[in-house]
Amino acid sequence: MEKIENSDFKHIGTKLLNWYKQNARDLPFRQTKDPYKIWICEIVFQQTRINQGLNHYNNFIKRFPDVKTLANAEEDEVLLYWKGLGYYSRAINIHKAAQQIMNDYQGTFPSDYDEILKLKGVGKYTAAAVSSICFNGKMPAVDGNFYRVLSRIFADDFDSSNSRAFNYFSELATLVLPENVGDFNQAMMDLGSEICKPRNPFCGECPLNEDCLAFSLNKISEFPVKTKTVKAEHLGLKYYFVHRNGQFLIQQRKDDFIWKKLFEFPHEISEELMPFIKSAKTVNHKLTHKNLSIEIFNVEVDSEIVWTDFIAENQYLITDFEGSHEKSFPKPLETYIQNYHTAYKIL
DNA sequence: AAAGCGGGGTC
DNA sequence: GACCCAGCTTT
Repeated sequence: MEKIENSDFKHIGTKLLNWYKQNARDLPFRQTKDPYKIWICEIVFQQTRINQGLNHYNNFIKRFPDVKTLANAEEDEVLLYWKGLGYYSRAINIHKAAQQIMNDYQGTFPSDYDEILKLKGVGKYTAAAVSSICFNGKMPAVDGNFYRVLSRIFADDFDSSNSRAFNYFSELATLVLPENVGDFNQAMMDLGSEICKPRNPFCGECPLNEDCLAFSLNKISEFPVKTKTVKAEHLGLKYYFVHRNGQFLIQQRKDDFIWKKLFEFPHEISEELMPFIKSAKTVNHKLTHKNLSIEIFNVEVDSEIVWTDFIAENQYLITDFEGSHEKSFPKPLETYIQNYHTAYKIL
């Protein structure tokens, strides 16, 4: 950073704020400073594009409009509203944090950055975002947009996959930070989303193009630098769709590994059930870090005694497709077995 | 410091 | 197929 030591870059922040006044996206959480709603939206949209999470956010706020409602809800229902969104620790943590606010802060959302940071599932980015947007806090909310925009403006090749990148770009952000940090943080998100996109950015329309070193060097595509990438490994899973008379068996996942605490079919069956396997189908499903191939067996139990014995020996939930809609299944099951009748067609 | 965790859009 | 997204927690 020595090349920029004695320079003043505050005009960049001012320009960005002026652009934001005219070009801010019209989003449901832009019309409030309720820290609860801002907090929820920050969690929902972690690693998630606006269009992808908008319905989840709206449904979540409608069902859980305030901290108390969320804190008093059952965890299963919170997960039900989170299903399909991914990163399910967020739902579990958001629920615990609501109870933290009830117990430790008498139900009043903490206003201080350091206090907000103590909430489950809240890291430095989210604490900065909530405190700046709702309470005039002064911390930059450094996210992927900050990495990209700042690395381009300063043609800075600091590795954004380095674990020190957050601190590094936080310092870089302070060089351009205006007085209104809350609007600045949101402006950076909008600029990063609408103009300074990862690929093929609209530099001609960018309010900062005169200040952007990478643009003037015609090296936009070289920033940000990121050296480490995640490689997906293959994993095979087996599920048994065990059913009789319109009912089938499910169980809840653990809170380790993928799909934390969501519901699913049994992974295994007893020897007695093997003869009732009528068919099987393999479904491929890609996660960021895993390539799953899921083998789903159709187990149509024609014997009342075998059905009863199997249930007695295991801790499965008996449900039907109507009831299954009240459970948070991982997406593959909902995608490929949406109701009892299509299940027969597929399997 | 590095690994693990989802689902979907974009090119 | 590779990359990226309003990141955080665990190891």
